[in-house]
Amino acid sequence: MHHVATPGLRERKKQRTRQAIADAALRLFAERGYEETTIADIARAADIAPRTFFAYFPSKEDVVFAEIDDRLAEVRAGLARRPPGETALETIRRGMLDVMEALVSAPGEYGAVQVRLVLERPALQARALQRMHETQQEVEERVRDLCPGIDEIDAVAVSGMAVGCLQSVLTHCRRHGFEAPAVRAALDRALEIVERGMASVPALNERPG
Amino acid sequence: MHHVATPGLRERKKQRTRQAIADAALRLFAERGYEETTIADIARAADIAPRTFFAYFPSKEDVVFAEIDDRLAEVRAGLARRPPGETALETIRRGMLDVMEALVSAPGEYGAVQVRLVLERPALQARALQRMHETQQEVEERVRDLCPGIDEIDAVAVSGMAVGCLQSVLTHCRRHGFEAPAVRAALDRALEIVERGMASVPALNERPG
DNA sequence: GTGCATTTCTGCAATAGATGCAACTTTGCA
DNA sequence: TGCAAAGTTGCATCTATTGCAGAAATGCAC
Repeated sequence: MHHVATPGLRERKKQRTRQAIADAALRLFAERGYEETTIADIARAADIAPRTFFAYFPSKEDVVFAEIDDRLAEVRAGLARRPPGETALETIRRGMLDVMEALVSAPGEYGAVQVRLVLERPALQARALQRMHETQQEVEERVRDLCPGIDEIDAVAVSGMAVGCLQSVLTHCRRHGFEAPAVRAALDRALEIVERGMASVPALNERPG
Repeated sequence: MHHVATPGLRERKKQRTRQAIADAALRLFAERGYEETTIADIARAADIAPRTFFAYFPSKEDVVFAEIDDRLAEVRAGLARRPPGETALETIRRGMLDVMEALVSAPGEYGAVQVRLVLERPALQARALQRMHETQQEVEERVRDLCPGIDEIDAVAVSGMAVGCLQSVLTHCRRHGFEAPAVRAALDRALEIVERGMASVPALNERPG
């Protein structure tokens, strides 16, 4: 029960391979396009057997989200640590902003490629939406944790509202090529509207005892 | 330019075939499961050639949404007709309720099957989310139409909020086996929260001149 | 009714993603 | 050093999906 301190050589090698696959894949996607790149191509570029690809990613589509998934995992961990005395509403706002930061800042070498692919391929867009939906589920759980006894539907509505708003604003910004600062400004404005709605749910605004 | 009055024999036959394929597919999905049913099976049951399947549906996944897509098309048409003097906010509320009705009332012979499949297969869930996203885009356009000059981000945020809320509440209700009346009650409650947020956007609440 | 133009349907072949399986290698640890 | 667990690989297979070209059906004009 001590995996954090020493990830272990095996684990580190695995991470490196995962990274190598993702890098090779994204590079090829950028060069020749998504459908034009086969699993075999990626495997060759990453120096693994084609069969091994599926030991690291469940599907070709998932490799596009490798980096994003890592970042979201960090956000998730951070969301679990709530400063004492924070209201649920504040925790949600912080979560929204963290997710946004994870998605728009320091996009890594292939950030632009990922965004373009997701905007252009419906299948990839669907996978991205699915990830947002998972995020919504987690926000919903967090809201339940923070506000024991909150009305069932209120928790669902509030998290759906917040994540739905985040998702539509982000998509809009990307589709119109907003830079990071403009995205932040847009989300600030959007959050104001969302919070007006959340203000009407008393349970969200109570200071924890 | 007159397709409404007389759909034409050809067109009607096409609709019947489409229906036959969808029925056969859903029946098989219910009987043996989704992955266990191949395109060849569906074609055999619908008495068409396997190749013809793809003339009617772009993919196996889409056949699950055949009925839902038809209903959403109707809603879309209805949404275009706005009673004079209605505010944008009212139009949106009406749209939300219409979409919900389309999705929960009179689900047809295989409604339960469709819901179960979507809840259980991640790939199908992704496609469902994609449809919701399309709906959001349309709501966004409608908002722009109804409120010329509305702030760009406001329009995006409001539509994303509303559709995101609808989507999460619907999913929650289905996952917990709510009956239609309970779903309506839940969405009413959720809409109240959303509307509190929308109330803070002046452009939405102006009566059209 | 006949003939033509258009649309639809079908069969064939090929591609590529995904999965199960079993053998083979590498790694972690005693 | 040697064993057990974990990771890789090759192979076979299945199935969705697409392009293509010919066959068949349909709508319309004459």
